[in-house]
Amino acid sequence: MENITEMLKGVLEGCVLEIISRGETYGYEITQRLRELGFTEIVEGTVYTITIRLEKNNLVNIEKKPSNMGPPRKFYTLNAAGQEQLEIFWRKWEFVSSKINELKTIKIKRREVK
Amino acid sequence: MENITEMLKGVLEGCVLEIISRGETYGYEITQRLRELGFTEIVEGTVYTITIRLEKNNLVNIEKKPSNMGPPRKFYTLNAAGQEQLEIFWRKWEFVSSKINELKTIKIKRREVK
DNA sequence: GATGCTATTCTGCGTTACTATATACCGGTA
DNA sequence: TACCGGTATATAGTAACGCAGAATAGCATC
Repeated sequence: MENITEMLKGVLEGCVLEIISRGETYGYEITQRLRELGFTEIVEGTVYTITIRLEKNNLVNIEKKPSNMGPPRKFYTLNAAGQEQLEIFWRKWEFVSSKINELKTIKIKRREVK
Repeated sequence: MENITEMLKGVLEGCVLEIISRGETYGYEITQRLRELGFTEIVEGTVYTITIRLEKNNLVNIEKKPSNMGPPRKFYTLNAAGQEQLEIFWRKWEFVSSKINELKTIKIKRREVK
């Protein structure tokens, strides 16, 4: 899918929160999950800027663990604030996406009338 | 709805394209349509930056008409490029929103299993 | 020791929506 | 006349976000 960058603004962070909420995970793995989801163009750098932001905003707990696959991993889990932020995200998504779909539906209706 | 600014990035322009596609309209009226849709916080300035961008990218035709309600209005209609851009927007929206909803659905499934 | 995968970090960039303000036309009204 | 509110456009500056690109590092395998 061509250049969906702008449309991901404001939702990618929510996706990362959601993925972390499933159980502790780290940046590289989150990137892979997002690619599996279909956002195949996502690169590590993008995810790391998000996780660093989550750290800054105190939405996650962090634990560093060694790995036998490479350098140590930084595992993230959601704290209470992160959980709340995730719920807010889904509420916003419900609101915005329903409005956009309404606009789209009305469009179809109008076209049927034509 | 509290602070949906970031989530509107990349979709607001598409909404404006869609509204224009219904028939010629002008900035102030577009703002009102968006407010009616539910995006009540949208102000004129936001819409004007979008319409000016549409002009710059040659996606619209422009016609200035006098009004007896105030200063002259700049009426916009979509040209072929604008129509195409609108279709691209809806394709992107379908893609992104379906992926996000998939993530959400899986979430619910997992919770049911618990 | 070279290559490749895993894994994190950082800097700078471009795009976008928003804020705030200015300008202007018109009608009503005090 | 002067003022105000609604209609209407414009624009400079700001903040936030996702992304590109590069550097660094650990481990396995050849």
